[in-house]
Amino acid sequence: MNKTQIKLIEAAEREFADRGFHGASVRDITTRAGTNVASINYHFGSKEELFLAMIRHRIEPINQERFELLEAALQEANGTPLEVRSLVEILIRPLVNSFSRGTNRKSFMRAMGRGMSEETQFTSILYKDVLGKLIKTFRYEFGRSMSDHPEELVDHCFAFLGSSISGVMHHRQKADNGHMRINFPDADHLINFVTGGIEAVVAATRP
Amino acid sequence: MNKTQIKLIEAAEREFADRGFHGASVRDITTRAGTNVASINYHFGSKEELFLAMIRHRIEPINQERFELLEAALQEANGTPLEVRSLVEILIRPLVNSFSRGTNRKSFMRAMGRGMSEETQFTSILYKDVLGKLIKTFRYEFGRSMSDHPEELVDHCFAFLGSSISGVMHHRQKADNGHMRINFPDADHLINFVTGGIEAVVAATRP
DNA sequence: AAAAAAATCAAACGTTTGTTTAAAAGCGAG
DNA sequence: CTCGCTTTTAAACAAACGTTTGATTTTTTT
Repeated sequence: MNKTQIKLIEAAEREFADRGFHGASVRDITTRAGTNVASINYHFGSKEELFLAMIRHRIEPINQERFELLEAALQEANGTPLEVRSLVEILIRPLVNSFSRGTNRKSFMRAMGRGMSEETQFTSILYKDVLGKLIKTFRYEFGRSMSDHPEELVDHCFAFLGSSISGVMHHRQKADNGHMRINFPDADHLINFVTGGIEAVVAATRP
Repeated sequence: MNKTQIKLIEAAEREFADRGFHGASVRDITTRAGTNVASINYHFGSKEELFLAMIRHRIEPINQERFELLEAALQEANGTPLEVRSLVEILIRPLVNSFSRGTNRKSFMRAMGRGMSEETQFTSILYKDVLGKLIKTFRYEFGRSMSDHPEELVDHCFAFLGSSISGVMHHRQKADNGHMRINFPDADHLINFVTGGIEAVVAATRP
């Protein structure tokens, strides 16, 4: 990955974060990157592939860390299912930690959050290509952790986890609407929220 | 509001839900509505104002119900702060209940969820114009309910509630990505999740 | 029934979109 | 220095965008 490609990806993060996928034009991106208009198509093939490359570039190290942590936890558990809290923690902590590493990681988060809820076309590509294995694996472990509950309830809880994560990714950096002033939350708060929420849902179904 | 305007709003719900604000063109919308291309500008002024009109048309009855429920609950509480669960319930139940009323309410939900995370320009208009009073009021009551906790923690919890709601609004109707199969959750599950989550966050801060 | 107002229509408006082209410039290796 | 390859560049591309126009039809008012 050469210098121009890096510049394009970093500019793309900012522009996609600020304007969304459709809202950011290739000219916006190349102007910010200081490159020619044609550079996106030359180096990545299309605007869409630039977006995907950007996502992969940032998310793959995070996902690798997640898989490593899961592996280690499963090893230690020695065959018994993990706690829900452990799974939640493994999914959230590497993500939130990456906020504080690097300058515009928050832009990337927002760009990914927006892009994934905005575009239907490559959302499915992304699921298959980048997130599919992660989702499948953790959904499976969730099923083991909640094995005495109906699959539908597991799905709901897993979905709640998903929206909480994507909710964090959507948040703006600055308090810009005058009503909600939000900083990126501590990983601990988010983990407590999701875990406590799931436990409450589970507790309510068996009276 | 005449017949053409209704047709346009309903078509807009579907198109904005499927393609997002920028992704759906005025020609997509008017074709689906069976009207002329110029009808959007004639009746609403612009594509953007059509979007806002669509949001208002659906969200205002919901918000009115929320305010009425809050009023009633405050009356009954007689000056004492409400439980967090009550506030969560008042915000969530009218929204989720509206899913089952009318044919394409789910499209509206998704359209609003997408539009609000996609567009920055009228997101702020929407906050000021449609959601501002609601957010302000419930944030204030949240503060009363959690009065022995720092404001920052209240903000975080309020934000968690917000992302959970907007997470529900983002969900697709069909299981379309092969990994996550999500139906719109019961109001009860969502309420339990958010309330339990907030309680867990609060509990963790005082050991 | 005539006049006034409102709504619809096909057509065209000027921009902006993502992408392509073909020539120019940069560059490492022999 | 030159060759072969990669990269950058300015220009142009067709297509799609939101919007406007002016004539025509429909509806309402008098």
